[in-house]
Amino acid sequence: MSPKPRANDVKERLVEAAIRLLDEGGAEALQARKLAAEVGVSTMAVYTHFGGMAALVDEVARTGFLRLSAWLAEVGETDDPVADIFGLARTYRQAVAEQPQLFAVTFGQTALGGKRATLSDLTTEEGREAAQEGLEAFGHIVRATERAIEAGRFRAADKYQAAAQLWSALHGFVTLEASGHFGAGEQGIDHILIPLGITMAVGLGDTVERAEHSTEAAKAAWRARTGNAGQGGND
Amino acid sequence: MSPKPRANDVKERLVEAAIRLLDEGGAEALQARKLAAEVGVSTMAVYTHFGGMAALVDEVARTGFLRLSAWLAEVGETDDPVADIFGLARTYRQAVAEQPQLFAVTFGQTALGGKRATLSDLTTEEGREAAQEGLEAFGHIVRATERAIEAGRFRAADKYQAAAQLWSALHGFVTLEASGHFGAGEQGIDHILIPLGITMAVGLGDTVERAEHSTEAAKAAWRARTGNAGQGGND
DNA sequence: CGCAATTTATAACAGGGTTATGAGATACTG
DNA sequence: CAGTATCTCATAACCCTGTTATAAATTGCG
Repeated sequence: MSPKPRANDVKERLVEAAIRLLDEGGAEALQARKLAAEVGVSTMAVYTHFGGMAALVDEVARTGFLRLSAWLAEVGETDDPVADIFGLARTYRQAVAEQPQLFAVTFGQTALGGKRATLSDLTTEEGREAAQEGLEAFGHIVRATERAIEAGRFRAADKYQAAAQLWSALHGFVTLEASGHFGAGEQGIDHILIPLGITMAVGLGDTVERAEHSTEAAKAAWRARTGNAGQGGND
Repeated sequence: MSPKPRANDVKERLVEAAIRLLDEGGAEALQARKLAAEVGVSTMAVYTHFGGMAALVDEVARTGFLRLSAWLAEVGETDDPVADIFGLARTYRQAVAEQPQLFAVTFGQTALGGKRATLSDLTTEEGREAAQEGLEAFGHIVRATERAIEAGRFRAADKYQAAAQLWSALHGFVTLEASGHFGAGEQGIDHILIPLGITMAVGLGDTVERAEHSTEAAKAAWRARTGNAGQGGND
């Protein structure tokens, strides 16, 4: 009933190789033949394990979401929920900055046209334990937002709506920055992302002073987590 | 020296047909052979006029930006700059909602990986008359932001930085909504976009009362410009 | 050990972008 | 007005990439 011949992990290696090809050569390097050669199998492996390139790319996109969620999970919680939100933002941005090709697929699949897990249930009614892949990342933002409301930093409001606002602002910044707007390097963080974070926090009920303080706390925590400068070191 | 044989507008018709195919059949319908058949020419036309499909797709992406700019230009200015910003937001969102496939290309080309006109000069220093395609749309937001600052609605600050924040929030919302998060139809506007607009305005210095008032003004102006309901009617 | 099920390599197929090639059409030149 | 350069375009082929038969190889189980 369950012969399961090879104990080889060809399926996983295909996804890993796909992400590698993606990072190195961009979307056009993600080809069945190159992929097979990279793993050392024939192109048939793509079809026995996934059914086609489309499904494999879907799996790559899903992997991107999972990695993002995993990174966000590492941020952890402090007694300053607003600083935690800023920490999530920096992490979200860092993930995309480090693997732009991967997240181009991850967001490109779901963005504009593709239909994925709708978040409508979450934003319109209560939680719904619909923790589908992509929503896990959103869940981290929701929980931090909830704590900010409980701490009196944000005006009492629907946590899902507030979190969706924060997610929109963050996702928009990250997307536009990755497009090359906002300039290269880290300047977008200081010039746009941090002011945007303060704007959002204040708009949601925080005071300017406390929001700015949380900004500094987040920056310090970031430096502690990563090496020293504001640079890399996530993986 | 300049024979210019055919006065035909094959080049323009190719772009128009490409957008039509895109809207009707999605990205995978955008093929050289289908395109040629649609226009009534051979595939060679793609190469004599563009050099290849890639350049044609670039032109399609550029056309999307131009249309977006044209729509934003129609919003006009009132004595309530914050309401004007909300009007720009509704228009930006409406454009993407009506032609998701087109703007998937427009943003997809520039988003995450592609390198286009960098906006860094605008946000880091002064204006720079670098009004490249994609930046025209941003220019509308900058001008409205400038008026909001002059009117005392927004705290005095760098208008480019403030506008970039607004653009991030707006672009993020539109992108995520188009992905299917935030639910279908118009509910995302009331549940997320309008609260997000108030959050941003308040965070930038406006009062809650005035921001909410501008929200209503923008909604009324929107109903006046479009038919009656919150639905279609842009093109 | 046989038998069923699965994986895999080989090779061919199909459909897309792209590229010679030459004919047709236009505007400048003499 | 004839000639010519130049551009446009249709045909047909080419190449690359995803995909699909087909059969061999491998594994688990009775």
